[in-house]
Amino acid sequence: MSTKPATPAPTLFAAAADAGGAGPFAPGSRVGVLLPLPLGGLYDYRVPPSERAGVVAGQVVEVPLGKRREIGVVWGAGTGDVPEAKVKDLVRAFPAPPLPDVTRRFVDWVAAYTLGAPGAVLRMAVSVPQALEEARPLTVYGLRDPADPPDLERMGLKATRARLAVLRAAAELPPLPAAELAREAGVSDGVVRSLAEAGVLVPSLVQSQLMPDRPDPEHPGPDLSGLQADVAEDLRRRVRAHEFSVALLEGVTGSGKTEVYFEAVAEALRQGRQVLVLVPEISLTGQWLARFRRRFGAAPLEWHSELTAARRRDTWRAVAEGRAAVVVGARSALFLPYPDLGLIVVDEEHEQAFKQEEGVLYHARDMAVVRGQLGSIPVVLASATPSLETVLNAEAGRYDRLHLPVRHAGAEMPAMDVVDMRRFPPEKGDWGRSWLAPTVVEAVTQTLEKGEQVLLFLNRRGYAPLTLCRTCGYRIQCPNCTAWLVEHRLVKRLVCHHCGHSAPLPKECPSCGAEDTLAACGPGVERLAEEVQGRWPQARSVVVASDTLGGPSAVAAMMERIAAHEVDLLIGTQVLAKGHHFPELTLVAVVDSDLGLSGGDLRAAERTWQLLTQVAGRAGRGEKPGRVMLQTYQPDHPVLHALATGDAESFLEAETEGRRAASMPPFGRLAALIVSGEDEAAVDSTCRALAAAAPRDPAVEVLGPAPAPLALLRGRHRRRFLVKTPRGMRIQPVMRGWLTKVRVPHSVRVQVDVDPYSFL
DNA sequence: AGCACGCCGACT
DNA sequence: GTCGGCGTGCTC
Repeated sequence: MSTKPATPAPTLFAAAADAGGAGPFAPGSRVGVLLPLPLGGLYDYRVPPSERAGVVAGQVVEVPLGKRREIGVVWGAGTGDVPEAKVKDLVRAFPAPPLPDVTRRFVDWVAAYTLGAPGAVLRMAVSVPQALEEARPLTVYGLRDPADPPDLERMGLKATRARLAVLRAAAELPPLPAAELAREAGVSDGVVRSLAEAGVLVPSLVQSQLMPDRPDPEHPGPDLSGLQADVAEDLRRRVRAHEFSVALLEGVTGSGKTEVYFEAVAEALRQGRQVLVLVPEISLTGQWLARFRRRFGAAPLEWHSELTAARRRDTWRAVAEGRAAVVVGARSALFLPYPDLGLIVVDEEHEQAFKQEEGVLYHARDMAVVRGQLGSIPVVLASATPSLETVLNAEAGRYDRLHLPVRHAGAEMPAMDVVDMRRFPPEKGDWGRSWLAPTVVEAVTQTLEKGEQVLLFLNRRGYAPLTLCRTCGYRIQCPNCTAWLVEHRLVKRLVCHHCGHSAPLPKECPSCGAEDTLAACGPGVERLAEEVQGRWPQARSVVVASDTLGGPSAVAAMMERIAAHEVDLLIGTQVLAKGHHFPELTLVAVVDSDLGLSGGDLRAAERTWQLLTQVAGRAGRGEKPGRVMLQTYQPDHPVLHALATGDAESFLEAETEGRRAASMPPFGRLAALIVSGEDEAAVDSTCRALAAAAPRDPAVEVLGPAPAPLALLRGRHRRRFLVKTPRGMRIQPVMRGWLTKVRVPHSVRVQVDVDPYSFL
């Protein structure tokens, strides 16, 4: 998309503003409340006499809805077109800060752009109802007089070491909850409680709130090179300007992008404003957090789906009350109610993980730019391999391009070899089929002999992606999806990577019943591990894939083991591709460079290029030079050519031309219509109705209906239309107009995906 | 998103 | 004769 926020369709916000400003709305008056439900409009409620001071726009309120009570947000004055008899009193206003104006405008904007229900977007902003209540008071323990520590013996207590440690801690620290005081003193909290019971420690009640350590912009950070310092100064100026701007911060792996944008963060902190750093996957931020702590002497607040309920509540509240200075988070962190956001950084802006593919379909990078414009703040997009969309926005002058060309600390870019698998086919060994070309085997052996680390990269989990019967040719398929089941030999099961369906590995063919005729086809990381153990039994090897590790902490622990060289040979999927720094890793072999190039995906080539560039960047980041070997059956493919020659420019130019010629984004606009349901006949008849009502405008191209690439997903049959409009045309009214013409039965869901990324 | 209303099959 | 399945529609 062009992320210049064109004015979206009229929004609820505009309607509410027309209806009479932001309040306060006195008792007796009607307000329009947006509920975090897919309802489609504002509901009117009366302000009850109990809200003596009235309510203001943005106020979070509790309202009756049918038999239930719901939370909602006052969006503005009531619309007035509901009969008085229907209008109920709202129950109460929550004692939480009202949602900032800019957050409400943002919710409306995103809803209008994505064609999602405003309520569904609002739900992302008020996702933590518990945060709305007054925080319950917390009992903390301290000394009566810190300057005069009590004498335990005189109070009839034995002066044990543990008790003295608690007294010492209590004398030095402000009053703390029992568990925390115990932790500080290095004792169990029973000691603290017994001292409290004896009256040595006195309890007091305080308002519990997360008081995050404030990151310190003046904390001594790493020295920046001349060029890095120049770019950092440019970013600082943007922060000081208090204006909307977008900077593309571009630099190869190891060029110090993070340290440079940290200076922009520091500047926002000096101004006392809040900062949001969006990252594609929070589980990969271990090393990032360590670097942040090194630069600022404190940790940022994290926001992602795996937070505990208590942590979520405290974080939401800390953001809403302006106590959170820096938030690092996944997509949904964009919708937190920052009262004074001064900078947004989108790290690894090219990552596809920023596109939300469920519920409200939005691209967090694009919406970050919109949020920046609505809030008049600078946005920094950082990447070594920026997306084509972003590069073109920069070339068109909408974004400013800042380059960090040099790898710092003298490390060199790795040498790239393309290995033509047609000319150098793998040789069979005792352990079965081989997936590595002889030249690669040799390079791995040499690297291991030098005592350096090797990464075999294969972006495919499990043992084998396909199991087929040698007798009848049957391919074992998922019952719920149009996809093969993937063998996972470690757990002895067949697993669907789309819906999670899993079944024990059968002994006989499910189709013809023949025994012992099932054959595993193709390699996954587990199968590659077999070959590694056969060829290099002495090497310490490990498989690193999202399903072989546990949660984020297990990922971090593994990354540390690797960095400490407790492992010689890594076999990994893309969890290993990103952001980690392994100084001893000097050889990266990409087992199947062609994976990801097939399939008619608009961005397949670009994505493969980005991923392989990213993986290649793992090699030789320390003192020692690195080497990258790319196994491929298509050595002449533009992606491989670009990687081998290092000529990214001409590859991206060719990609750009391809898109321009086909009027594909960003030269045209795309929206997908996904029609899905369990009843295939109902899905198909809805598609026929949609096809009959398709827009007739000659400028609008409508493709479909076609079976979606995963024609069956989680038991739902799926069809897809693709709509293409010229660049200057707004695609939302086209889609909206189309949908209103067709009645969709209850069993069928029609979803609009504006700017689709995944073509699955 | 809930929750009720309502209209057809198998159970006490 | 009731219990209960989930299709349809409403909630200020």
